Amino acid sequence: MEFTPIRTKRLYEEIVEQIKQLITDGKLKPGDKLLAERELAERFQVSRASVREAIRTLEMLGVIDIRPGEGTFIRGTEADDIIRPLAMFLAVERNSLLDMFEMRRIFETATASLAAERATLEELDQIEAMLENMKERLNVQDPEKGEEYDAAFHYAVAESSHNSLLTKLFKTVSEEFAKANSVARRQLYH
Amino acid sequence: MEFTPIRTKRLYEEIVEQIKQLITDGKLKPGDKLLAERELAERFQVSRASVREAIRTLEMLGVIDIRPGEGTFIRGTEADDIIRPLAMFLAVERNSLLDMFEMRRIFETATASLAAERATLEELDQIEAMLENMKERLNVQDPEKGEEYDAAFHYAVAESSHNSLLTKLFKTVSEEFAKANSVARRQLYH
DNA sequence: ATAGGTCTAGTGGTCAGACCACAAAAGGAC
DNA sequence: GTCCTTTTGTGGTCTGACCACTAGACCTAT
Repeated sequence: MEFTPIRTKRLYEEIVEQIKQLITDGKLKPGDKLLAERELAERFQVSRASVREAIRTLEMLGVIDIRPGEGTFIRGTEADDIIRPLAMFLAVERNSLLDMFEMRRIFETATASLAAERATLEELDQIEAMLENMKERLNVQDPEKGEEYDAAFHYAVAESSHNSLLTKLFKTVSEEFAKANSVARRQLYH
Repeated sequence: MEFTPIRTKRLYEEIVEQIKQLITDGKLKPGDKLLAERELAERFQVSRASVREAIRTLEMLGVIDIRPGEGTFIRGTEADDIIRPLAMFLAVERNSLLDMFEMRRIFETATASLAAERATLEELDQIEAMLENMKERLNVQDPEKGEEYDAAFHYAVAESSHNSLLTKLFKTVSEEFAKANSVARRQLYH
């Protein structure tokens, strides 16, 4: 026999669901102001605490922007840090450096390949300039700076892929890898 | 002159930070039970509401597992849905179908390439069997079922890449793409 | 007229204390 | 021992309150 585990939905989940729906339905557009917490509580017929937990969730998802004293607003896709949840995940679960390294290489290859097809002339010029820059600095012995330039170069390539989702993921994974890597290196010295 | 905008940290952020630290430091291991909400509130010298908002955040990140009546527990990397935040993000922001499509293809290629190197004999057998299965069903006219088998096949390949992080990301993107795609198709009919 | 101050309403952030439903452990009856 | 009841601990929710901050209206002295 097959039984499905029962999981009673918590109130805040229901609220998150409804608000998400309003956004996907286009009834709430980026920049719009969400109703005040007290107002929402009344509409949903729940306590303010529940509304706040829902809002916390939406904030984590990068869906809304909370400005104390003003209100909460629907956020557009623009914000670079919208994939923060993934970043946090990676920050906590840095068990497998190798996995992350692989991921980064995959993204690197993918973005480069797309960029090769789509980069504008300006972008190409810029990338070329950065490459020159790197070569010059290469002579100087400064591994820290070197990594910085390297990252900047790869980001520029990623941007040229003209796929914002891909770019964001790449950046996130790259940054977290860099962090995890430097931590690992430091532990190695001890 | 350069001024940096001031953003006072909210209490719950501080709490999230500290708990995350405990986990990365290994002082809290998967399966461990977190202190009760009331207990945490007392230790942190904050109200239970703040603790709860922090816990909501950690839950979103898939870092903890909440079992009402029992307690909250540190979750291991195992859980497949740990990247739920990303999934939710994709669910809300399904503007660019093309971007998602590209992402999926990239993952497909990447996982396949890794799988080619690392798949065990058993896995290869299994993949082959699934391929046979697909061919047979191909004659029957059932697009819905077809997609299912297709997805299963790709997942099997992804698993064989032996990179859990990559596999999870692939699955997440795939599923969300499928959803967004079917929605788009339905809208097309109207 | 205008720059600067003051006041007021609205909003998120936080708190304290309470009750409920559920799960696990402890205790008791047989 | 086994089974049932009770107790205890836990997350889920509610209420009502206060604070800090923002924006806008209003006011005032130059």
